This record gives sequence, C-alpha cells and structure tokens, in this order.
Amino acid sequence: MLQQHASCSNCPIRHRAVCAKCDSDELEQLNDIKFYKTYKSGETIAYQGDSLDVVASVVSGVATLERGIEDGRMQMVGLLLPSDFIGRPGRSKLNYDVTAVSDVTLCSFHRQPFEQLLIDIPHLQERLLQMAFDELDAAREWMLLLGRKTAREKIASLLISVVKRTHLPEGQTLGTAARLELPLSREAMGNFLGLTIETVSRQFTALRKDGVIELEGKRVVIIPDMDLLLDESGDDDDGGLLA
Amino acid sequence: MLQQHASCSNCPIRHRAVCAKCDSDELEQLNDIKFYKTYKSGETIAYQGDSLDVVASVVSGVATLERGIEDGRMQMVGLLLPSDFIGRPGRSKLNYDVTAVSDVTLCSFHRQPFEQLLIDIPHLQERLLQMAFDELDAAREWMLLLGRKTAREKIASLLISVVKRTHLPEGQTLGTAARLELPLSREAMGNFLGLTIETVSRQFTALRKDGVIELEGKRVVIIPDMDLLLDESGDDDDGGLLA
DNA sequence: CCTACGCCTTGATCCAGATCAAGAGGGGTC
DNA sequence: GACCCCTCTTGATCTGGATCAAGGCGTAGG
Repeated sequence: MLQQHASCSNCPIRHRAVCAKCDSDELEQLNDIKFYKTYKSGETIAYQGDSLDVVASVVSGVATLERGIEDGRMQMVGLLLPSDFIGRPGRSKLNYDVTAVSDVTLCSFHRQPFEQLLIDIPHLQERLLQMAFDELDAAREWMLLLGRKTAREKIASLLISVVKRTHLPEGQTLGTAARLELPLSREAMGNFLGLTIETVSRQFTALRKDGVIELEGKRVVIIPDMDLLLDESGDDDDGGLLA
Repeated sequence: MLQQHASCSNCPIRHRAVCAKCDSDELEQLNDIKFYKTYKSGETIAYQGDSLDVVASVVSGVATLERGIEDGRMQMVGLLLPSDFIGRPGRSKLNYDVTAVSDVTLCSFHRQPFEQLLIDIPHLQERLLQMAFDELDAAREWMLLLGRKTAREKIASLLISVVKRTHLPEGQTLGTAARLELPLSREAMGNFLGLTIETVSRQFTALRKDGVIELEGKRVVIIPDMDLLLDESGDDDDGGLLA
C-alpha cells in the first residue's frame, strides 16, 4: 500500500521532521526522492543486524527501537513518534530491531540520494543535527530513569513523557488534567522501563488505588491531577523527561 | 594555567575530534578562536542548570557527565575521553554536571563564533553530526546495560568498554590480554552502572576470585584472557559496547 | 608518631522487583 | 456457542542488589 507523492506542503509533520527548516525549493528536491511505506501494527520494519539502505521519517503511528540479547532479554532504546527519524546517514548496519507498534506510515528515502541532499541542503543537515542532539538528551534522561528510579517513578515518568510528546508538540505547559491512550502494551512498557510485565501491571494497579491515575480499559489512562503524577516521577519538576 | 595557541597540527586529538575532517585552512579558522583551559582532578567544570557559553573538546584527561536528583541519587550519562565534545550548539542551558575525574585539558570555543564556523565549514558540521550519532549509539548500548544487565555483567561490560576506548582508538581487534588503569573511582563506577559502591566492590572481588581479572592496587586491572571477560559481559561478542 | 580523613572492602540484614504460577477477560474463528 | 489464543492481573515466593554497619589501608597534616 503506497501513497506515492502526497504533497509535502500539507504534510502533518512538515514543521517538525527533518525537513522542518527547508524552503519550498528544497522541499521539492526531497519530494522527488521520497516514497511512502506503511506497516501493520506488530510488523517488524527491520531487524537488528540488517543492512538497511533507507532512512525515513515517521509520518503517523508509533514504532520502537529495541536491542536484545540472545537469552531473550530486551531493552527498548527508542520510541518513535510522528516526525522522528529512522536510520543513520553514513552507516547502513542497523543496531536495533525496529517494530511498528501501531499502523505506521513512513516517508522514506534511499540512503544514497538522501546523503547527497544532506550535502546540497545545509538546512537539512542542520535540522538532523538538532534532532540527533535532542535524541541524545532524551537518551540521557532515560538513562537516569533506568539506572536510578524506582518502578513507581518509572511508570509515572513514562506517563508524563507520553503526555508531553503527544499533547504538546509545541512548548506549551502541562495542563492540570489529561486523558491519554497508551501507545504501548504492558510488555513494551516493561522493555521501555527495564521492568517485567508483572511489575508494570502492579504499579498501574497501585497508582490507581492511590488515586494518581484512573484506568479505562487497559490502554486509556486518565490523569486527574498532573501535579500529583509529577510528584511521583522523582523529577525536579521542569526536568526534560525524555524530551 | 593556559597554554594559548598551541598548534593544531601536532594536536593529539587532531584526527578524532570535531575538527577531524577539516583541512589546514579550516583548521586555521578554528585556531583563531580556540583557547585551552585546564582543570584539576575532582574539579567541577560546570553545573547542571548552568548557562554555558562555551563548547569544547577534551584534549587530555577524563571527565564525566552526571545527572542528579535532589535526594542525592546520581546517574552518570557520559564518560568523556580525549577527542570527545562537550556542549551543544544552539542551546546554552546545561543538563548535567560536568566533572574532571583526572586532570583535564579542554580546547574551548565561545559558542557564538563556533556556531558561525559550523555554518561556514561544512566539514565541521558533518563531523559533529557523526559524533552525535556515535554518542547516541553509545547511549543506547548503555541503556541496555542499565535496564537489563546484572551487576556482574555491568562490571565486565565497563571493563571491556574502557579497554576498547583506551587501547584501540582505531578499529583494531581486542587482544587476548590487557592491563588497564581505571579512570574512575568505585563511586563513579557505581554512578556509571546504576549500582551502589558496595556492589561494585563486591563484584570486583568476585571476578578476581573467579580468575577473570587480577587487581594491582585499586585502580589497575589485569585481564589475563579477554574472551573470559567477554563471556561475562552478557553481550553477543561483537556488540558495540558503549562505542 | 599519632590522628584524621578518603577511599575501599567485607559482613549482616532487608526489601523491591523478579520469578513462578494461576486465573481472568476479550476477541477471533469455526 | 465452544474453543483458543493473547494480553493482562493477581498471588506466593525467591533473590540480587540495596542498605546498614564495621573496619582496613594509605596518605596528609599536626
């Protein structure tokens, strides 16, 4: 299922993706080499160790990057939401499994022509550099979570991070209440947080019993008071929180 | 103690730092705005939350990036060896404590002129992009360690990573034996690995008793058989290992 | 020489989260 | 409607690493 050559100008990630700084001429060059690709929820986009000759932006849906060891242990190392970038210019070997956790649409580019455009269009490289540093900051925040936070703090931090990334793409402040649909299964959350599925489940139950969150089914979380949740996250309030 | 205007041409990090791709003209431009700065072991280079108007390359010595929460918990999020880059173009607020853990010399640049050179010298931006992606890969490998590895695996992984980064700056293969001086105290290793100082100490003792390592004093580790250590690291051999 | 202070080690105990185990929904298929 | 499969919850128990506590050792300072 390919929706070839949809227009960039009304693209939902136009102003946040790697093309954000491009003017219309530059956009045209990107448009010439781009192609859309879609994946079903649960489908693997690429495997750890694969040689991947494309890079891409997530247009819609949610994907994960996960690193595994043979004995089955898995750690999620990236959560890709719309506008996030997949792949690395200058290297084709992939260090992680990339998996669609909802239906996903990618705006893809073959590596070679994309690398040429990186050289031709400084705006493109500047934006990619910004995005790489943002991801690095997020990864470091995440390291603090993995290394030093308790299970309860980890869950609270994850919820806050999802609210921040889905409810306020621009730099607004956090509202006092929120309702959100989790893009991840319990297992995926465990892999995100360095926890087992059972611990994730128990912490959800505990936070619900303590009135910090409410649950509608398994995937929908209501946060009646954001400050309450922030208190549980172990963060000095304004901290970056996985960007 | 400032060694102003040492020549770039015989700089020890010339071919690995952010300036690696620059030709001699470009190097000259960097040379015009650079200044050296040194810090004593233990000295704090900058604090979390500071507004930092310089960026820098580590010329010699070892520094750490650490993120803390008020209750005293600390997580190291970066280990900076010679040629590593400190700071982020386009953002002045610092998210981590930067600390010298040995005597450190930095090759520094004020942010504004450096950012101008990033625009003027594509080679500079290309190299910075590469380095940012390398750090991102390292951070993700580190996340796997923090989230999923046992204490013993963490220590083994740290030792391997130090060997890789100090003994083979170029892409040689790991020798079968090695002797290395740890750049970090037990406490710093704990903060690196998400462990307490006591656990770090106990794991060193255990690895010694099991014949995987030998200790000379507290800081020098001898690895009689690298493969033995690799087996303890929990990694499918050739994995990236913190770059 | 004695004391003090920083680092590190070692021992005893505790506890958060893992592991093992048993269901409880909920949806899809025949 | 009966079955299966998949995800999630809950309970019971175990354990790896944290915490609490007590020195050991090296070196700086009086």
